[in-house]
Amino acid sequence: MADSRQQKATAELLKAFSHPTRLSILQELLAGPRCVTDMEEILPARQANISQHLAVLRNARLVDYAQDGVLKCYYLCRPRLVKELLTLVGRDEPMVTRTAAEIKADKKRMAEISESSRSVGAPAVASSGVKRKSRAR
Amino acid sequence: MADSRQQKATAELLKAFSHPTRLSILQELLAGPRCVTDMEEILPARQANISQHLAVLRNARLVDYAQDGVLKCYYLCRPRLVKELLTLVGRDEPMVTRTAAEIKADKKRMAEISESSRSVGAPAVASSGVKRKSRAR
DNA sequence: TCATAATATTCAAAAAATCGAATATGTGAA
DNA sequence: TTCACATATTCGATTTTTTGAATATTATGA
Repeated sequence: MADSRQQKATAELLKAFSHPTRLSILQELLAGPRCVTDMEEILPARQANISQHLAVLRNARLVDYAQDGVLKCYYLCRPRLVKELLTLVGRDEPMVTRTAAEIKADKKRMAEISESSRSVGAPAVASSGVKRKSRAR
Repeated sequence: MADSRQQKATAELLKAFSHPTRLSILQELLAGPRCVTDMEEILPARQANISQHLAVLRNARLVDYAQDGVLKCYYLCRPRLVKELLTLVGRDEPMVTRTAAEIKADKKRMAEISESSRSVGAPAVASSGVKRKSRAR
């Protein structure tokens, strides 16, 4: 299924993360609640702009706030998500390189597996090496 | 130091993820190498567009390809990153709500901690409740 | 060499994101 | 009330992203 609705929703969530200023805000909130003034002291952005980014984060349901007098104390709605996401993209995985030969062997292996376990799991491989119009090499 | 260079790089990486079509491509590649024709069969997008999105993913160093005859077999450069990121955003965390009272208590607690452990860790909290210009309530 | 299939690139238009400036809203203090 | 501060919203300009159409490129088999 891998719903396209789901992909759209996920893309929107990730888009909320995809801006340096918003990342900084999230990082900051990871340390605890902050009001907008706190953020203005730290971020190289004007008040209006920070407010705009906070609106984006609110729409994505990544942050919410509690009113405290004149201040609005922002906090993370889903701290774990934010923490783990930032951790994940922070550490970088060594990159993999694969040769054509490796891939061919891999595909063959996959094909054999899906052949032996007909219509059981591994649907993602079903279209591979099967429906090739012309040559599949 | 929470470098702003770092934030920019991270934002760019996440931006590569932030499109439904690209998410679908990554999801597909998670199951194994695929050539562009494979993807055309699955995705609701034209060849040129898929190629364009693949270019974005290549620039982000999320995918690379190995030439196999006429075909280009795309694969994930950093499969773990992709897998974990997609898993993470897939499962959704129950959302947290905090009251102003809670936050106030929290801030006070944080302030006390940073006070007792002067200049030891917890730098993220240093600016909180300290440098408020006027009223901090 | 030529034809063809697979894929990439270029270009222009449309849509979306970003930002600063100005202005509005809301809250507590006087 | 009125004022001042904290924050949000609106608007218009600029930049970036996205897309289809057309075209280019490359590898292979004939």
